[in-house]
Amino acid sequence: MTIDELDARLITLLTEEPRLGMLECSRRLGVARGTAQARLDRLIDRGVITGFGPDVSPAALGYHVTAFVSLEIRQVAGHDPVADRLARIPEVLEVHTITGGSDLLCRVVARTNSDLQRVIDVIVDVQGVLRTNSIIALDTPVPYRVLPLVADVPRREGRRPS
Amino acid sequence: MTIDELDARLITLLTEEPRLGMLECSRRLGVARGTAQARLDRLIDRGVITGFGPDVSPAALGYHVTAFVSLEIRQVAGHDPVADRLARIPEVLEVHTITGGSDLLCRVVARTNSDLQRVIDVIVDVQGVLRTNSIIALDTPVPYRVLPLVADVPRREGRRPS
DNA sequence: CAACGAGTGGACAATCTGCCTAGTTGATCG
DNA sequence: CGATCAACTAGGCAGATTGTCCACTCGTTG
Repeated sequence: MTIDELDARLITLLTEEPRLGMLECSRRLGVARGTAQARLDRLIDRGVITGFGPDVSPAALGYHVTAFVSLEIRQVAGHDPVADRLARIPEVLEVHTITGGSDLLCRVVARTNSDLQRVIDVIVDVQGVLRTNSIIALDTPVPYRVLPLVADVPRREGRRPS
Repeated sequence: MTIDELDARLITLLTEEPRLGMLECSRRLGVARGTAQARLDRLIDRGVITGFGPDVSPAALGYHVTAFVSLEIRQVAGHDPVADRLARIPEVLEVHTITGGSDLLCRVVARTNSDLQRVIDVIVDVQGVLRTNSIIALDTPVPYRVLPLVADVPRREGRRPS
């Protein structure tokens, strides 16, 4: 699906000032309240907006180290039990199955470098994990963001809604 | 800094039902409105909660392909101009500087595999980029999440606030 | 003991929400 | 061409929520 320019502006607005009510949104967008309302509802039930979770900073909680750990695992048919076990480790924030030499890529956080060692040990202990390879993220010059993409879609689509 | 169990419950609650008002939150948490209010404010200005952005799904916008691209770059002293240029590419969602054989790791999205080729071409064109290596994320058994971490902190800290 | 931070419970006006109605407008289609 | 339909505007209304006060209670600490 695609979004039009008004949708993009709405998403941008809500990203920048998330606690705004719909009335204020409609005022800023220069449309009627019902319209803003309807647009937001549409974005939500089309799955473009999946939630409004509070964004929590692991660093602020003391988890200052971020690493990407790639795993080689013992291959099994069907649904992957390794991912399930990884999901039980709080420090594992994200798991992807990937192409290339490894099978899984995890984003993990830890309090310190030596705490990272502990977390990796926990991962290695997971049944089915054969080998791991860790890469530490030293800095994050571009933190996760989607806004440029959102702003780009209406342009690319020639501002036809649908 | 650390958070106590009430903070964790508040974050969990807001993650699960993000559009709740503070009054409803306080009811569900079993505390006075002012308390819930104060806790949230505190979490925000201590930087634990960085925002309430609407979570946008790139897939729902037609970007069905996610890849991790690692870059080798021409090293320059001081502030990195490559990252700045990468930040101008909408499909680049995230950039980290990393340890190991490569210098930067980017998360990128594209509409299709051949669109990914286009995006990679754009990245290779960036001044200072010497080589790239792409890994496609086939599936994401554990999507990004922080809740387990949040729930873990008060346990680990022995529920002392601060 | 006094001071202090954190929580409770309640009150107030101002505002916003959910819901509804009625009237435009622009595009599509028989 | 005229009918229909979806999307938008503009407004009204009751009920809920917000921001901001206040007075009071605890538990901790110097």
